[in-house]
Amino acid sequence: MSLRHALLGLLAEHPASGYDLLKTFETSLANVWPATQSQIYTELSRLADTGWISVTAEGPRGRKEYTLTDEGLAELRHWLTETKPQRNTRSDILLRVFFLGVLTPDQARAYLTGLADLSQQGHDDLRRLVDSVDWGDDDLSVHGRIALEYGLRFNAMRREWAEWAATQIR
Amino acid sequence: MSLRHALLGLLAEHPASGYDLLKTFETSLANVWPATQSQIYTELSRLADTGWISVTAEGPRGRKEYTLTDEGLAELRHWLTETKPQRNTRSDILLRVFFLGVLTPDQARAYLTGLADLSQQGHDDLRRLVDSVDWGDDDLSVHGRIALEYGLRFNAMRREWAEWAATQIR
DNA sequence: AGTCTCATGTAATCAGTTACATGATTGT
DNA sequence: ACAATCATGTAACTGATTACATGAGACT
Repeated sequence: MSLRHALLGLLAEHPASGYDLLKTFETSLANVWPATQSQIYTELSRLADTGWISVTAEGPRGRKEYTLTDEGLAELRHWLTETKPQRNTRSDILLRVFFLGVLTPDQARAYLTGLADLSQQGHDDLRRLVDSVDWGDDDLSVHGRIALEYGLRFNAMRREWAEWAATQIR
Repeated sequence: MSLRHALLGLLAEHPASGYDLLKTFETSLANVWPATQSQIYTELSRLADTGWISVTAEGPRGRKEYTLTDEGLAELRHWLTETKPQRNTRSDILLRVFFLGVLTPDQARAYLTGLADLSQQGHDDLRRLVDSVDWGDDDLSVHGRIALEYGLRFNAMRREWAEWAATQIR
């Protein structure tokens, strides 16, 4: 369960409320680990029960500000250094490729060129994002930039692959 | 829910039992859409209830052979052509990158070079697989080969990215 | 006064994993 | 006889999505 650790990671930067964290998930983490509002609030309650975070301030409208505890930071470091990243990479994009044989060659090629377009669009979107952000040399900037670079390379790779794949359909 | 369609797709090739399909998931689909035994059996029952597949033979040891129905094939084609592949790409590998700031630079670099190694290994494994399989020009071969090529390119991309990223940690 | 954003929580449902449970057939 | 493989099913649990429900404070 990585959501737990994503929350710890964000709280390692600075204390935040569930609402703040929700916004972060909607923007910077959306492409890497999407999470819903209900999921975030329930997980925060559980993390507080475990003692990895604690409520350190209460604001207007019932706002609760959570802060990472020492145990929470230790757990975050443990996750980063001691546990293997081994997530199953389910890809429904790739799954479909296996079954293109039930379509006509034209339809199959259309699927692949559609993927190429999608990848190009993804690449363009990220490029715009890279250019619009003012990159400093703080932790968040450095690591955010690294993750974005991954996205750029990934989309470029996938576009080229999809174009090649379209030529393979007889 | 893509498991449903993965099963339809496999049954589009030829009729098969739950056990047969399980083996296919363990081998060729493992990297794209892993599924457990219990999941496959329960989903097959549901698909039969819906009428997208039907039991067309019974063998020893209670073996049931399922065949794709016309409605099932129509549904598979509909899924392939009319629905957007839009799966959330959760990546705990990338998620960790965001939080490398809580580690020492040495630890952070170790994580990234570890990823590079992992990718190299993945690439090698796939290369061996490509070389060991006797590729024909049937549908399954063509599309399986296309999916494998994706894996090769993906791992190569990720290795290069991880090596570059390690140089970015100050 | 009315609308938007901030802010939290819970219930129902779905997809996926782990574990349990059982038994027939084949090969040595 | 015994072990390996074939073969199916169900129960409990976890993680994620969708929907429901409520209300305070800010802005116009």
